[in-house]
Amino acid sequence: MGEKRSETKDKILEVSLKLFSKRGFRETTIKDIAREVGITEGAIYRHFKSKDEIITELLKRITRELKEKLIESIERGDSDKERLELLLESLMNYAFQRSESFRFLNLYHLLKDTKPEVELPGEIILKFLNSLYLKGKLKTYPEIALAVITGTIERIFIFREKKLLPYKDKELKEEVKKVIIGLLI
Amino acid sequence: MGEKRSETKDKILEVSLKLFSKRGFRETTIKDIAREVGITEGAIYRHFKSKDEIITELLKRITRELKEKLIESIERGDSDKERLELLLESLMNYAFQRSESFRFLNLYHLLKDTKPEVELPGEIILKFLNSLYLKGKLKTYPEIALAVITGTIERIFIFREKKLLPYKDKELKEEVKKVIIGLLI
Amino acid sequence: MGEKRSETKDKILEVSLKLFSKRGFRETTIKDIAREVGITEGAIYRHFKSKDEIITELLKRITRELKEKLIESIERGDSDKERLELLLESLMNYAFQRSESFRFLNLYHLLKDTKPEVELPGEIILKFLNSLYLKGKLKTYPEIALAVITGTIERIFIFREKKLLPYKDKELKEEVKKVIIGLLI
Amino acid sequence: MGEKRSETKDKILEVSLKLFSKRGFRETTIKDIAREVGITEGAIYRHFKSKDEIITELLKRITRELKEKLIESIERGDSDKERLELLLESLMNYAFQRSESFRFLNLYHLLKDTKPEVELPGEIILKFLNSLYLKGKLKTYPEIALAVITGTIERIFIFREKKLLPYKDKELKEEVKKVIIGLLI
DNA sequence: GATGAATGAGATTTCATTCAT
DNA sequence: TATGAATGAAATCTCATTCAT
Repeated sequence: MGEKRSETKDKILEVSLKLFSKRGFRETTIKDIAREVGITEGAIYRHFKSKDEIITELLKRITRELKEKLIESIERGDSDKERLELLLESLMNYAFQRSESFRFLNLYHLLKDTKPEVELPGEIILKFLNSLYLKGKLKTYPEIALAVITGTIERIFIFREKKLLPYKDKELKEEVKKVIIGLLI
Repeated sequence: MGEKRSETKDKILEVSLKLFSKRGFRETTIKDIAREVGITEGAIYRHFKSKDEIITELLKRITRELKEKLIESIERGDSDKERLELLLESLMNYAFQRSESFRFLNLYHLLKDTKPEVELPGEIILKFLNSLYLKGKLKTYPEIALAVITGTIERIFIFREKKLLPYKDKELKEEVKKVIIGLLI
Repeated sequence: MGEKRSETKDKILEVSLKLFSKRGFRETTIKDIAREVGITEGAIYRHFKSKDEIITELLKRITRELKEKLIESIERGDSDKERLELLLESLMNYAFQRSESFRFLNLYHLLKDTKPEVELPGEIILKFLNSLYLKGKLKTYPEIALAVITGTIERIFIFREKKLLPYKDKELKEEVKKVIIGLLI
Repeated sequence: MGEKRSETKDKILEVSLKLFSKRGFRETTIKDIAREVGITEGAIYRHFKSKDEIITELLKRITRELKEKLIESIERGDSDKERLELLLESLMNYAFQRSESFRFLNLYHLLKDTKPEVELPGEIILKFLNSLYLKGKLKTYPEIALAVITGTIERIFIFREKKLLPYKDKELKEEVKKVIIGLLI
C-alpha cells in the first residue's frame, strides 16, 4: 500500500537474503549482489540508500512474516497443548522451508544489536508461554521455556543443514515436538 | 610442545578473543588488537602469520579447553543422571564464566565453516549421549538431545547477557538442569 | 532571439541559480535541481545538454543583466561624480536585491576560469574609470580603482549576508558610496 | 610541541595547499594529492583521518601565520598612520608571496562556513580599526573600512594573478597604500 | 623483536549522463 | 516532452599485509 512494486527492488532483496544468509553481512558486497541481480553497483542505490537499508528492510519483512505465522498458528489451536504443538510445527516449517530467512534472523541477532523498536518473533512466543505459566501449565519459567524452544529448533536447523540428522523431515519434526512438549508441559 | 611461551603472543590472543567476541571478526582490525595489546600492527606479524591464524589458534585453544572440561565432568559422575547433570553444570559454568570464549565459539560456528579436522566439544557430548541411547536411557535420538542441550544453553547464555533473565545464576543453572534432565528416561 | 521561451527552462535556471549560489556547483546535483523544479533528472537534459551548460547559460544571463544595469546607470549621470555615484548605487542595489546572482558571479569567477569571450561587468566599469583617469579625475590607476570598487562592494555584500553590519541598507549604501568616492576622486 | 615532525605529513599539506588553491576543494582528489606527493592514496590516511582534516589543518596553520604577521606589523608602527601602512604592507606581502595560502583563505571563506571558534585574520584588523574609530581617526565605520581593506587587496591579488595589472609590485603596493590610507582622517 | 609508513586491493557511495518506454 | 532505471566512472575511505629501519 503506497509502495510501488519494483521487480528490481524485490530481486535485490531476494539475492541479498540469499547471499547474506550464506556468507554473512560483511562478506557479501554490493558488487556481489549487483552481479547476481544482473545490474551494476550504482543501480542498487536507486532502490536502497545503503547496504544497511537492505539489511534493515530484510529484517523487517522476515520478522513480520514469521510473526504472522506464529500468531496464526497459536490462534488455530483449541487446547494449550495443541497450541504449543502448532507453534512448534510452524516454527520448524519456517526454519526448514524458509531456511535463508531463518538463517538470516539468527545471524542478525547474533551480530547486530537488535533495535528496541522491533518486536521479535520471540516475544510472540514468550507471551504465549507466559500465559501457560500463569495457568500453572509450564514446568519451568517462561524465559527458560523460550530458550528451550528457540535454541533447540535453531540447532536442529543447523544440524539438518549440515546433514547431521539422518531422519526424514516429517519424523524429525514429530520427534522434536514430542521432546519439547515432554520437557515443558 | 616445542612452542616457546610468549607473553606477547598470549596477550594478543587474550585481546583478540575479547574484541572478536564483542564486535565480530571483520569488525575487529589488526590495528585495534595491536593498540589494546600495546604494540604496533607490524609486531603482531612476528607472532602470527595472519589475522586468520589468530582466529584459528583461538578456536583450537578454546575448543581444547572446553572439551577437557566436558570430559572431566563426565568422568567425574557415578551414575548416568549425575554424569548428565555434571555435564550441564560444566557447560553452563563455561558459558557464564568464560563468556567471551563461549561467544567466540558460537560466532565462529555460525560464520565460518568448521574445519573437519577439528573435533568439536559437541562431539564429546554426542558420544556421551550415544552411550546413553544405546543403553535405552534417552527419550529421543542422541542428535536431537544434543540440539536440546547446546541450543538451550546457548540461548540461556544470550538471554542472560541481554539481562532478560531475572534469576540468580545458581537458580538458573538448577532450573535448566532440571528441565533438560527430562531427556532421560 | 530564435529561442523559444520555455517555462520549464526558466524554472530550471531559476532553481539552479538558487542552489548553486547557496551550496556551490559541485555540491548541487542534477537531481537536486530536478526535484525542486518538480521534474525528473532526465527531463533536465531536454533543455540543457549538460550541467555545465546550465552554469554557462546562467553566467551569460547574469553578466548581461548586470552589464545593462551598469551601463544604464553610467549613462544616466550628468557629471562624472554623479556617474560614479550612480554606478556604485547600481552595483550595490544589484548585490543586495539580486543577491543570488551576485553570489553566483563571485563564486564563478573564483572557481572557474573565465572564458575570454565573455565581457565582464568589470570591464564596463573599467572603461568608465579609464575615461576618468584620462581626464585626470582619478586619484589612482583605473585598475586599482576597479579593485577598490568591486572588492569593497563584494565584502560589504558578504558581511551583510553574515549579519555583521548593524546598519540599515540605505545608510550602508550612502556610507559606502561616500567612502569610495572619497578614496577615488 | 608534542607533535612529531613528519616529512610526509608536511609534504601532503604542501601539495594539498597547492592543489586546493589552484583547483578548489572538490576538484582536488586524494588521488591527485597522493600522486604529487609520490605515495598511494591509502598512505594519506595514516597522516590525516579524512580529506576534511587536511583542509582544516591547512586553515589552522595559514590563519595562525597570517594573524601573527598582522599583529607583528601593527605592533611595529609608531603612529596610527604608520601602523595602518605597515598592516597594508604586511597583508599585500602575504598575498603576493604566499599567494597559495592567500588564495586558500579566500576560497575557504567563500565556500565553507567558517567555524566560529576560529579567530580570523580579519578580526585582528577589525580590532585595530575599532581602536582608530574610537579615537576619531577613521572616516567611516570600522566594518566598512575592513571591507575596503580586505576587499581591495583581494581584488588586487586576483587582478595581479590574472596579469591584468601592468605595474611593478613595489609601485602597486605603494599606490594601494596611498589610496587606502585615505580612510584616515 | 618492534616500529610505523606504505602498499594495494577492494568496499561503499555518488552522480552526470544515457536510454528504453 | 517526460520518466526513472541503469550505467560507468570516479571519489572517499578501510585494512590486512609488507618492509625498511
